[in-house]
Amino acid sequence: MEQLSERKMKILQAIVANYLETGEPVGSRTISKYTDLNLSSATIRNEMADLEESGYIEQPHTSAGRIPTDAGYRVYVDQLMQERDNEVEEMRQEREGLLERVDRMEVMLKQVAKVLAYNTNYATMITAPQFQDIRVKFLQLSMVDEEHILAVIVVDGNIIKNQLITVEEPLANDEVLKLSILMNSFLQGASLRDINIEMIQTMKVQAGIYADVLDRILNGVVEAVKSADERQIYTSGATNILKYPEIGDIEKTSVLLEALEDKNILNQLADETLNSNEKGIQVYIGGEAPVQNMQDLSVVTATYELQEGAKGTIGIIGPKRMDYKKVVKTLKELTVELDEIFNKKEK
Amino acid sequence: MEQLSERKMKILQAIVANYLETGEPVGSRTISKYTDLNLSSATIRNEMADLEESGYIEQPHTSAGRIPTDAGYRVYVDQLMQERDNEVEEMRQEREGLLERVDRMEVMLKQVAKVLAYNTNYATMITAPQFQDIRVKFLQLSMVDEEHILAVIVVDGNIIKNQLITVEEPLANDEVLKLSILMNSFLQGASLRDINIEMIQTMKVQAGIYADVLDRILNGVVEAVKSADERQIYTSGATNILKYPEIGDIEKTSVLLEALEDKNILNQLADETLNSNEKGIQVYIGGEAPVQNMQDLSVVTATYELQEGAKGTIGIIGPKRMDYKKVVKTLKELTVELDEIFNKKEK
DNA sequence: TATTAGCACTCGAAACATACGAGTGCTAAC
DNA sequence: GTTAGCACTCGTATGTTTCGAGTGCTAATA
Repeated sequence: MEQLSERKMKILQAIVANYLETGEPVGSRTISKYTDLNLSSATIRNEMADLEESGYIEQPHTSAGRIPTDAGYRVYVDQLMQERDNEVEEMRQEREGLLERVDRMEVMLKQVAKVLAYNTNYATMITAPQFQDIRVKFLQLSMVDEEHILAVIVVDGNIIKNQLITVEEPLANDEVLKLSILMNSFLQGASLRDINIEMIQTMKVQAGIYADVLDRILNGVVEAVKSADERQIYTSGATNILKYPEIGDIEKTSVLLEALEDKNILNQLADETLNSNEKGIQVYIGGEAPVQNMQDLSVVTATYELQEGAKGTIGIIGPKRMDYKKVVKTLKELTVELDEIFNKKEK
Repeated sequence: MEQLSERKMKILQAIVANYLETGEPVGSRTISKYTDLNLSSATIRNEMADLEESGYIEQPHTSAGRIPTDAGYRVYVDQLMQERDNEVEEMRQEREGLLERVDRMEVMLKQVAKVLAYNTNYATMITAPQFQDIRVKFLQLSMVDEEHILAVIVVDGNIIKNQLITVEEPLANDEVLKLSILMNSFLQGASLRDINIEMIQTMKVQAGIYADVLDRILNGVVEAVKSADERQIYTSGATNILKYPEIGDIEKTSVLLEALEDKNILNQLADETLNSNEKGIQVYIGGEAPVQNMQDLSVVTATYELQEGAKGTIGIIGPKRMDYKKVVKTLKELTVELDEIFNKKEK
């Protein structure tokens, strides 16, 4: 796709912008009036024919106006992003140490997804911030009753996991304390990778007759780390896509809604976003999306990052005819805000 | 609505059954062949006219077959339930102490919702088992680092909550232990109602200079109990309702899907189910549903109960033309199974 | 008296026909 | 290079016709 003349560019932008607004194919006359180019519709028609040949726009059928192709949207979005990059974003909202309790964060993220969906009228997803390589911070054991040991495991990001372990006979308090000290000395600061067979052996030997209990607690630790590693995804506003009639038949809609309900697909999307080299906002138009079933939609994703390196994703999913400008702006502001919220507590 | 003759009853049953299958209005000729009554279509027509007058069936338009009204479905379902009640249910599956960790239970309930939705092709919801009056079982404090006290609170149902409290200066280990013992002596076995201002005063006096810390821990306790009291609702298969074209226009569908996304509405539904005197399965047909926005759907709910008295709800939401027979059967089996799974651990 | 056969009638759905108009591409003039 | 003008296209909206499933009613039948 060759370089476009400035005039063609302007026309293309106008077509996309107009189509975003109305959802109807846009005709030459409309553009003639819409832009400040002062060109007649006939001239526009000629240019449009060129743009069509270059693959940026297309006609749904002869004698209809033009609509943008994926490539057309792409040009529009790229330009948009360039402009946006120059702007400086501000942060406003103030919140308090929401990371303190994991379920608090959960509530907040759900809320963010909901508000975002409501404000944009698109479907939204958000993932909880996640560490690359999660380490154990702290571990504590205590007898709850005669039969149960409670293991509390704190990992990176102050995520706290509990594990209840059933034992045949009660352990004395100081035994539990000893075990706790032993395990902490080995495990503090360790990631899953660090906990190898050798370390386990050594611990077991030192634990003596409690090797068995230790083993089961270790399982708890592994599970705690794993579950901290499990990506939490929250979605909202899936039904918003029903508002865009161009999605077409029920059949297609159904597939899309199912895709939104399917965490696996969203997971892929988050992976893709996090792994891509691009930082910040990414826009996937139609077939560009890295996942199946979203060919008829566009996805705009953003990455936010905690100071300690934990990353999360926000995504907005809507029709190709999406108000990219607004969405990109909103996401930029939001990521900044999230960074702020999460990092506040850590300072 | 007067008592129906046996023949009318049979015809009504046949109409409903047939309509459930096909989703099309059913005509007199169909019934004439469908039943073993050996009646001509003309006779059926007469009976149908009566049934229509009595309000059990209706015509979508002149010269169409009949479809059941809510009342018609009701007769069908009531009869169905009578039959079902006589049957004995069996339990099959075996699982292990899944209540041990709350998030395990979460995973399981989500899974149940998903499987149920997949198998029935309707939308499903399930709430986690909940205690009526939650009591504190156990409370534990420990210094995580110089600035943070970790409070672990275990409440009824082995639900474990953590609370991280920031303190200006570190407390010595034995101070923490003392505080822990003090609070446990007051709080063990206490429900929110028991923790009154007097008790708090007494505790504070005994806590001396740590009254402030104690106060903040108490907040954590309250939150823990409250969050254990918060009903968790999981849904799945909302998109299934798109499969039933009789729901009609996008507009209506949209409202329904939004209702399913709206936890408040589902909460009401769960409340209604749990509070009703009826035990076991309940069927709400169309307007009978205790919540708004579900006039065009039917809801079948079931209550399951843990030995300790915690109760949860399962709901299946689908078109009025639902395969009630299958749904009721499935739910019965499932509640028995859930009772089994949850209670196993407690024995 | 209850049942049934027969028939005229209704009305929605599907198939077909027509009209309208937005928008195009092309040509010729500016 | 730009524009005015015009014939042409084709999807949508609207109107018309046909078809048939199903009804209600009446009169004949068991």
